[in-house]
Amino acid sequence: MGDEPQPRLRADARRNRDRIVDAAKSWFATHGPEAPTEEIARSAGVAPGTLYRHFADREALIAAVAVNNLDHALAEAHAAVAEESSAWDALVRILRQSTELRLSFRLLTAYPHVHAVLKKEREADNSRRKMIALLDRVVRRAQSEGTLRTDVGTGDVAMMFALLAHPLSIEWTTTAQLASERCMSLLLESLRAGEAHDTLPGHALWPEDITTG
Amino acid sequence: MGDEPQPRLRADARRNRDRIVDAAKSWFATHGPEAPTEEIARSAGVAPGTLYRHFADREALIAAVAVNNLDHALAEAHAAVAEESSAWDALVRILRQSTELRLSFRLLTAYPHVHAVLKKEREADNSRRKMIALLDRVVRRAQSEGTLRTDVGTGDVAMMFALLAHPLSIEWTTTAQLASERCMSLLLESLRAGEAHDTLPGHALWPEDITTG
Amino acid sequence: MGDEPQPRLRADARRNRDRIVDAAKSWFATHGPEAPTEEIARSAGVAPGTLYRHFADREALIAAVAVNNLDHALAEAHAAVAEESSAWDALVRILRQSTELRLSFRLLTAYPHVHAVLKKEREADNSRRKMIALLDRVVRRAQSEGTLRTDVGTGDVAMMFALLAHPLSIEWTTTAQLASERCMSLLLESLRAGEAHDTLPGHALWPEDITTG
Amino acid sequence: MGDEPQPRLRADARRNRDRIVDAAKSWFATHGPEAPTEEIARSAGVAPGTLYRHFADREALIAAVAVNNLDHALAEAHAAVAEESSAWDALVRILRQSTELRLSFRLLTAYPHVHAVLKKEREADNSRRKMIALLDRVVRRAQSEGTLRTDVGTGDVAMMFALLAHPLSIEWTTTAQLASERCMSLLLESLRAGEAHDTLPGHALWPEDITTG
DNA sequence: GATGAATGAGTATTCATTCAT
DNA sequence: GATGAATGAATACTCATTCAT
Repeated sequence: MGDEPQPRLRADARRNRDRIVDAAKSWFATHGPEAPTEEIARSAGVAPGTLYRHFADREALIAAVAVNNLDHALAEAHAAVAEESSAWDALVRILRQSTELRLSFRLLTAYPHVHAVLKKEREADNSRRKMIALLDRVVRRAQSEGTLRTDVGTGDVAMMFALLAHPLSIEWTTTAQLASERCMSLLLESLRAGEAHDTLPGHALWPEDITTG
Repeated sequence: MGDEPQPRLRADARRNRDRIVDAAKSWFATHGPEAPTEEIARSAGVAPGTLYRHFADREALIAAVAVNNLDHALAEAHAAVAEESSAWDALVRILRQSTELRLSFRLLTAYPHVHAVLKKEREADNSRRKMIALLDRVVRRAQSEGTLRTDVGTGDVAMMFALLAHPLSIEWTTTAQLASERCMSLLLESLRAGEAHDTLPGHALWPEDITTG
Repeated sequence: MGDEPQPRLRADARRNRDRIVDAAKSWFATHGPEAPTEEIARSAGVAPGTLYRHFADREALIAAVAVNNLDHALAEAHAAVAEESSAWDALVRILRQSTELRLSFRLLTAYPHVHAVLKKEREADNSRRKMIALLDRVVRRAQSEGTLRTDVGTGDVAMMFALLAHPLSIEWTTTAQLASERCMSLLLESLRAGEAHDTLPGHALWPEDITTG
Repeated sequence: MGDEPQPRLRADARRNRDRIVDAAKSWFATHGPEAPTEEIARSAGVAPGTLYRHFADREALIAAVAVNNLDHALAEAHAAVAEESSAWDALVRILRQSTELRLSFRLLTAYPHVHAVLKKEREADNSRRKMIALLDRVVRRAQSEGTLRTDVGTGDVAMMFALLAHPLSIEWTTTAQLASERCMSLLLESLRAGEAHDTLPGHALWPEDITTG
């Protein structure tokens, strides 16, 4: 969905390109946007030159990963809209599930420069606009439904979403997982029209839950 | 307040150390934890050698900055508790005002390693424990007051706090500022015991508010 | 005229080979002998692999260009001899007009290695010998005519020629053009038979003095 | 003479800088301006980082070498003027002896870009202007003396000089040496005032004709 | 203690050349 | 034969850290 470069690539080249993007995605996710290109190439099983045949420089690679993420997220979001019975449920699912989108946000955040890059590449900019447009539709529909408070806008929702796009400071344990879900629930609750508190998942977290030693 | 290295330093050395920590703090805040040591030294008005006389390596410097931040945050938090009339207000003030504390979180997040470092240095670990203990007291008191929902714990509060410790992805404009404040308000609201929505600051943000082009 | 590789080439292969040599010639002329092979291939409208099917490596390509130049220069020189009424006029025309020959010299100068390469390929060496022989005839004839000073030899003439084979350091403006022509005139004048010549150091240089093998 | 960077350097740093320039000079002379910086550093007996501490990039190094050459040439030229009894003899000596100056010309020729670089650095530009001014004085004085033909200008002399700034295409044997000297003699002879000169094309070239700014 | 020059390992990127399609 | 993707060695440049002055 908007992921291919203009001229068709030979099948093997296409496969390499995809493997590079995948490798980059996971290195960026775990080591940040400065992850060594050589490692990325090695993970993709190609020589460094091959990486550079496909992407002019690090920035181009980052943009490609961001676009790829955005496209996947967009697909997920479309599915959510199609399959969920209410706009609110779609919104919840979009926010809860889009791991890919979160990485996009992280990259954009870390490389403010990339923002500009994305806008220049028509394809990338398209994906971005589509994502925003879709979110906007869902938000407005949820407000019509009366499930989303009406004093927030799509921008507010996107912003809150961006908050969750960061890795949490504690290691990736079951507790961290739980913490993350509880945060998400609290955030969603604050967006909900009406009063009553939902039940939060798991149990309240106290100091002893977040301190290892 | 727990900031000094064991042996007393000559006055000028002490001053250098402080200037380095200050310089590092602002470079880390603006350029992230990979900011070049040479630039930090230059900003502090010292030669690189001097920086390394005081701090064995980048990690030591990060730890020092984190401790320093924590100490300042602790002081602010104490003031909040002393001066605000309710635990809730104290909590709000702590969460809203502690820029220093947010930076600490960011550093810890980016350098998970530092976590361990901090725990090893008795002094640093002390500050950390004190901060957690204070927050814990405020949280429990706010729950007794009936102002904080009782299905969340200190760990949840800290976690939400951590979310706000990241820079937002859009540039530092008035809108970004507003977005940030609205997020904070929503977060606080989700922690609040009881129903009614507060009025959010400013106006709802829509796509056109967060898109430049 | 001595330009074809031993076995006959298919017509399209032949055309490719020629286009590559032409492209290389102009890249070498404008960007020097280190011009990227990929660019040369692109200019020739072929893929890099095709370039390498015709020429084993950069050196082979340079040799081919040098030979090609030499052949063209030889043709020009023959025409000059045939059409000019005196040996002196022929010499002047040869020196003034042979842009191709100048490039040959430049390449040989930059890649002393190529010298050896040229001598090994019978065909290339033939062209070289023919060029020298022709020049030698013209020089001796001009001296018989009494138009060329007799204390210089073919080697001296070739050497002065080599001097003009380099691009001038100032940009390619009208002035540069003029400067270049004035130099040429001065050089020719110094070769002219006439009164009151200084004694030149050493002895006249003849072909055997500048040819190793 | 205009060779030192603004602030005084520590003695050892100064020595390193000089050794780097010397090493670069000889690598550039023998391998052209693309000679690997690492080799240059090794020849100078320093690590690559040291080279880059002194010179921001290859271009800066080239500029430094060019300036250094120019300064040496300037000194030689001053000596020639002071010690020779006629302007003509001074001119001959300047042209014959300035090996350093020839290298400068070669670098400028190969890196047209460097021209611009040189003009930006005040010090470099000064040296260049001084050299031209000195040559101009000698030329005009030689013409007053009646030893230099009056239909040539300083620009023409500089241009002819530039011709000799290139390495000759044959290896560095005794014959090559001789060839080179004979060329020089012929060139000088063509500049000599005397009878029966041909008319040169255009007009004499003076400094203002070959200087852009 | 402070200085700032030197070090050298680390990394991005280029490009001649090879090889699978 | 042609193609153009892949290779990987070569090389410039950076920056954390060490050390002579």
